[in-house]
Parts: sequence; C-alpha cells; structure tokens
Amino acid sequence: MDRFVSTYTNKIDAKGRVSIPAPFRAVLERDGYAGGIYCYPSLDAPALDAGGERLAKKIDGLLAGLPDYSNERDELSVALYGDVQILSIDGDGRIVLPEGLRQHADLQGSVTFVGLGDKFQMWEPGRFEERRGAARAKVQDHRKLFAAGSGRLGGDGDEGARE
Amino acid sequence: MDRFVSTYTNKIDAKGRVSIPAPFRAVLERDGYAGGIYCYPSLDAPALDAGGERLAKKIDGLLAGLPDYSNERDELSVALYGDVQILSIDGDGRIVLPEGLRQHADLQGSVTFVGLGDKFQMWEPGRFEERRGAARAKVQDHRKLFAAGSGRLGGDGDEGARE
DNA sequence: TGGTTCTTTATGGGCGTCAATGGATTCTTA
DNA sequence: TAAGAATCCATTGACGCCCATAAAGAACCA
Repeated sequence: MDRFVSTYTNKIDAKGRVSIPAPFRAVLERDGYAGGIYCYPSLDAPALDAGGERLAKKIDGLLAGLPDYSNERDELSVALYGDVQILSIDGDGRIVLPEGLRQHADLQGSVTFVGLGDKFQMWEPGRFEERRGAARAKVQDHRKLFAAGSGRLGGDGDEGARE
Repeated sequence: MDRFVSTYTNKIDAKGRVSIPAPFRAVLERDGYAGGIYCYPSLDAPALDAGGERLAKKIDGLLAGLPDYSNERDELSVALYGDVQILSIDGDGRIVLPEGLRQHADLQGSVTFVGLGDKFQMWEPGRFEERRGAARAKVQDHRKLFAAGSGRLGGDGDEGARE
C-alpha cells in the first residue's frame, strides 16, 4: 500500500516538534522521499495539506493545464506554490511547524493527521471532529447515489441482520 | 467460496485482541491479502465494517470520479479514508481494535462477526441480537402476508430461526 | 459404527522491538 | 556570545511476534 490512510493524533512538544505517524513516513519514503515534505495551508479549511513527491507532481500537473501568463495560472501558482513550505524530517521522524502554518490551522497542543490518499492533512483535533461529522453526514446523503451507480459500499439497507 | 458468510462470536482478550474467524481469514487471503484489513465505523449502525483489498478498491472507485482538489473530494476523502484504519493481522489471525473503533461499536468483552458478502461487520453481541430479532420480526410479517395470499398459514414453530 | 488420533482454532501470556515523546548537547549564525 | 535550530540520546509504553495450552472438529482405523 502506498497511500495515506487513517487518522492519528500526536503531540506538539515545547519546541514545536511533532512526530509524523510512522505509517505516513513509510508512505513518504516509498514516494521518493527527498528530505522533506511539502506543506501548505488548505485552501478551504483550517488545516494544513502535506505530502511527498507525488503531491508536488500533482500540483505541477494542475498548473500545466493552464495557459502561461494567464491570470488564472498566476493566481493558482501563488495560491499553491506561494504558501508551500518544505518541512524537513529529523532523525526521529519529526517536523517543526512554522508559526505561520500553525496559525492557519490553529494548532496548539496536538495535531491530528488525516490520511487522504495522495496527501494528508493536519488538523486541530477538535476542529477535525467537527469536520468529520459533517463529512459523514454528506456521505450519507450521497449513499443513494453510490448505491445506484457503482455498486454498494458502506452501509447497506438491510443492516447486516441477515442469516 | 470467496465471500464472508455466517456469524461468529469471539472474545476480546486483555490486550484488546480478537481472533478473526478462520473462514473469514481464508476469504481475506484469497482476496489479495496485503498485511491487514480495512476497517471503519459503519455509517448507519453501531458496528464496524471491514474487508480486504476488494473493499479498498471500492472506496478508491468512489473517489476516482471526483476532480482533484475539489471541496467535494476532500470531504468525501475525509469520511472514507480518514475513518479507515488498517488493522494488521498477527501470526495467529488476530487483530487489535483501537479505542476509537471500539467505542463506536460499544465493544467490550466479545465481538460478533457478521458476514455480508464483500465485507463483514463487527457487533457487540447483545446489540446484534436486537438487530437480528427485529429483522426476524420483519421477516415474519412478510411471511404472514405471503401466507395470507397463498393459502398456507404461517405460525409454525421454527419461525425462520435458521442460519 | 464407535473410538482414537491428528489437525486446526481460539485464547492466554511473555518478550523484544519500535515509535512517540521529552530532554540534553552541539552547531549555526546573527 | 547568545539565540535559535538541528542533531543526538534516553525513557516509556505500545505493538508485533513467538510459544503454550486447550478445546473442538476432522480424519482415520479397527
């Protein structure tokens, strides 16, 4: 497996260090680890997005689709690249979160790492719980669509009580 | 045979370990076992859903249709990937249930494994019995309707209590 | 068919390794 | 030289891995 999956919560110590969950580190290494992770404020949430080389390439890909010197490209470049920080991972698998990033996500005592496949996010644990609740509600809404389309996943109507 | 069928109840030991029923393990191995099972809280029941690679691919399939970096994708990712835990299976066919998952399903002393074809669920035995009872009642209702229609009267002793 | 042996499973426990965390020490650079 | 940053070291607790036991089931043989 080479995707970020699952959620973990780790502490920030007095120096602002946080351990990256070991499973995520494993993914990063497989992903062509170049000494650090790419990290930037999420565009639409009080959280940080982060990932390895694959994520960087995806961003490149997005920009490649837009014409050079277009307003759109400039804006996106700034939005995407402008706030990107490369955070180096120390010998013990920890990163230091710079003040700016920490502020955006309102991170203080601890951080929740959320695997999202190609990338992962870092959340203030409380806020993440809220978000998770909302996301679940949304999935419920979409369940009918899933069921109608690509086959059944997740909860199914019969509640498992069959024999 | 390559689907999860039947129900089994196993104990949780002092370390939080549970044996996965051997028949389920056999299915998992055939399913392209990659070192662990995918497990997440059921969206609409106090239970856990779990499965192997096949289940994981279904989740990927759901997300594959959505554009990168859309709000929608992020939200679904949170609910789908973010809630998923990969539980590794030890040499004796056991998994450890993390606190969060255990809470969702209210699991304490033992777990009932319920085969649902592509995946299986884990229930607190008492709760599962309730569900099963309710389901049976429904089945009975249906039977009465059938019986009234076709002449044959229900109400015999076995009450559909087979498995 | 009845009894016996062998295999598989579930379950409990011990132990070594690794990850997370906190603190100390060295290195850089202003 | 002092402040901040990066590296190294130490502790603790969790987790993976191995073995032991017992019960249940299957296969086997008389």
